[in-house]
Amino acid sequence: MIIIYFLIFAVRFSHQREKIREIVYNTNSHPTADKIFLEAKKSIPKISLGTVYRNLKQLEISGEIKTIYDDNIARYDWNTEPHNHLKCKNCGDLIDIVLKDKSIHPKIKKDFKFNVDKVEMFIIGTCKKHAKQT
Amino acid sequence: MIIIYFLIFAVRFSHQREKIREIVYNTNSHPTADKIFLEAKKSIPKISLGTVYRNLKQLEISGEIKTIYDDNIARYDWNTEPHNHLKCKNCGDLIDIVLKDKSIHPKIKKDFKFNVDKVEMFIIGTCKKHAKQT
DNA sequence: TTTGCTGCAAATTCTTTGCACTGGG
DNA sequence: CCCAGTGCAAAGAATTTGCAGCAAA
Repeated sequence: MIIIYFLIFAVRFSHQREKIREIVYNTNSHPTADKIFLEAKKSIPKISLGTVYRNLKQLEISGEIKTIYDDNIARYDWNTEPHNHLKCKNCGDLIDIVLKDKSIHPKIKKDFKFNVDKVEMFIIGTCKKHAKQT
Repeated sequence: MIIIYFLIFAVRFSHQREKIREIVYNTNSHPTADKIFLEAKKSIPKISLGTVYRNLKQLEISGEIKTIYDDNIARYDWNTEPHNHLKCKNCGDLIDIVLKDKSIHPKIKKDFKFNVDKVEMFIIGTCKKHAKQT
């Protein structure tokens, strides 16, 4: 079974994929595909955007990274653990937070007969750098 | 002042906009621009997609509707009150829910020095129609 | 008459894909 | 040698925009 698995889904080493993984794993700002592309270009000048997208998709399928959607654009996150994001409406920064409170799950199951897998949360407001000084 | 306001932001009546507002206000399924376009076409055959997008944007700015982003596509919601959505991963349906619990706000303010305006939540799981029967 | 709104099509933006070639195993 | 992965460019999908004509007020 394992042999068949590798025969069908053989994944080869590639410098491009390594670089892309490295970029995502060394960035906390949840970069977009374009940001990753521009960064990768610095060391692999001929890399193409198509390659970036293909590898990001593959890394997501293999569970190494996670895609999050900020309004209409995909951003990539090395943190695949369940967590949520604070979004500052002034600077656009996404800040990771972990909310351990799962008290909502049974409530929703009870009220809506809905089985909760995960909660994706964007908490919008102003971060400490951009809070209005009154 | 009020006169100047109207001079600058004069908004005229338009059959197209009325129809679009009517469609959004009579649908609970959070339709996409394309769905609204197809629906509007039934009574205004010459309406264009550009008009639909322009009017949806205008209705959002005037606070009459709200845009929600479901992964990569915009959906439009007549319900502009703070509320959240359950998304069934099987059928893709979005179900409105209102969570009154604001206990998270002071916690985030304290822990992250982040002022919370609103919490946008997608709760992903399976709705009662699509729950696996074990 | 004035100018906001429309239809249409072209343009943009983000993402995916077809294809011939390259390179890892 | 085989075929996964690549660069490139073209195609797609969703959304925006320029423009000339239409139509509210």
